Amino acid sequence: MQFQQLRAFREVAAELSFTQAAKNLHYAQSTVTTQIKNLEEAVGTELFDRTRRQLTLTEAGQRLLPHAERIIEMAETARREVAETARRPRRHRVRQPTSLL
Amino acid sequence: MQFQQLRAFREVAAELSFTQAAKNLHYAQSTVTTQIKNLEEAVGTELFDRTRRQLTLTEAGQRLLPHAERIIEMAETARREVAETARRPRRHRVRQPTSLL
DNA sequence: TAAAAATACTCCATAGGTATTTTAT
DNA sequence: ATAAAATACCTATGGAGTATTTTTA
Repeated sequence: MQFQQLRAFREVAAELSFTQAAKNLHYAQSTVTTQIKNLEEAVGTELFDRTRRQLTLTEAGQRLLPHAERIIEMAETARREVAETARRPRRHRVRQPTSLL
Repeated sequence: MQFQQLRAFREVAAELSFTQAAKNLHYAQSTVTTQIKNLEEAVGTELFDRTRRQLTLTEAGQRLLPHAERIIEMAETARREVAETARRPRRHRVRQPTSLL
């Protein structure tokens, strides 16, 4: 399971289209197909029902979606917070001299 | 940012040792070094202070740690839940015939 | 027949390994 | 001197692309 796969999954779930999701994410269509296939292998089950005219989420896919969204959000939050720390001016940590006695 | 990097980070933070973390995760030591380096590049700042005798977390590292732990947990939860769905016996969805009129 | 998804294949980036060097105490 | 981390280098996997085929309505 990878972040990129979850982002692809979220986009396909939102668009209900591999082709449109690929466009939105600036990927080739076949790349998104593969990303979803790999994610499905990682979680051990199919996430989309491709047998009907309109692509739909399977029950597993419906379960995964909110998790995927939260995970992606958390990763973004984490990166933002850490990056913020990096930008903050360093408080110089004054090294205390070890005892001279 | 990748799940594997976060898992490596969590382990190094717990052990305060690249070597021991590598052993626990069944990676080579140099692999963990690289994983952390790549993660540091992804978040834009150093996560460990390597200049002292004892490895320590930087402020950024301290901030990242709880996020990393939550993200890893959420990913595990998501996978478990989805896998559970897969195991559950299928309710056959009876296709309603489209109107004949 | 037309649109979308899957597949076949190619290429390249990079993750992970081994072996070695550097660093810090 | 020694333990740990960094580095150099190599290999193989797999991620992303293009082009094509298959599928479904």
